[in-house]
Amino acid sequence: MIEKPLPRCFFKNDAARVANELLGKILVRKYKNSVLAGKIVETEAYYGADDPASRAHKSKKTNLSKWWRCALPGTVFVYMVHGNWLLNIVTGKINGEPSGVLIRAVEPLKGMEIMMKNRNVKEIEKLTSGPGKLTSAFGIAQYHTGLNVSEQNSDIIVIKGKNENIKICSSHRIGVSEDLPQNLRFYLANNKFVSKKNDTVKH
DNA sequence: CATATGATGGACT
DNA sequence: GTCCATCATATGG
Repeated sequence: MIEKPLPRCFFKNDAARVANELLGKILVRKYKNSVLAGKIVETEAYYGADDPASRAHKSKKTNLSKWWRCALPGTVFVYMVHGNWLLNIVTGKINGEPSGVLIRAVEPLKGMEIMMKNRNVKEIEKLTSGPGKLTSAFGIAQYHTGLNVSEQNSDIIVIKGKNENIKICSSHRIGVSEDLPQNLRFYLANNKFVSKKNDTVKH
C-alpha cells in the first residue's frame, strides 16, 4: 500500500518555496507491477514569461505558457532538452504568471534493480544523480505530462518523507545561459546524489 | 525538408 | 577541465 500523496495545496505556493519544501520528500513512480521510489535531494524553481531561463519566457513562441497558466498545481510536465526528459511540477502563480519546480536529482530508495536495468549502469550513485538520469531510471517520459502528483491514482506521486534534520544549500541554476539574480537551485548538503555542488551557499 | 537550439550526460585528457 | 552525441521542438525555405 502506498502512502497518501501530498495535497494539492502543498504545490500552490511560490516555486522557490515549494522547491525548498520538496527536498526530503519521496517521489513515487508506479511502474508496471512494481513501485520505484526516491528521496528528492535537488530541485530548481522556474518562472514564466519574465524568467529568461524558462521554456515559457515571453521570447519563446511556444504554447507552453498558455498550457501552464491553465494547469493546476501539482500537474506534471515533462520536457525534452539535449536528448533527456526533465521532470517538472507546476506550482502557484505569481502575478498571474505560472511557476514550477524542476526535480533535478533523487536518492534511490526502492526498486533499484529496475532502475539499474532502465539506466544500464550498476553504480547506485549514477542511477538518479541528474535530471535526465532520474527520468530514465524511473521510466518517466512525455506521456506523463498532465498527471497530477497529488492524486492517489496517478502513476507519479510525491509523499512526505521521514522526519529528519535536513540541511539545505542553494546556488544559481545549472546549465542556463541567462539566470535570474537570485539563487533558485536548492539541494541537500552532503548528499552524494546531488548532480553538482559548485557555487555552494549554505543557509 | 534543413537546420539551430538546449533546464544534459558521458567519454575523454 | 574539454568535447560531442543526443532528439524533441521551433522556425525558415
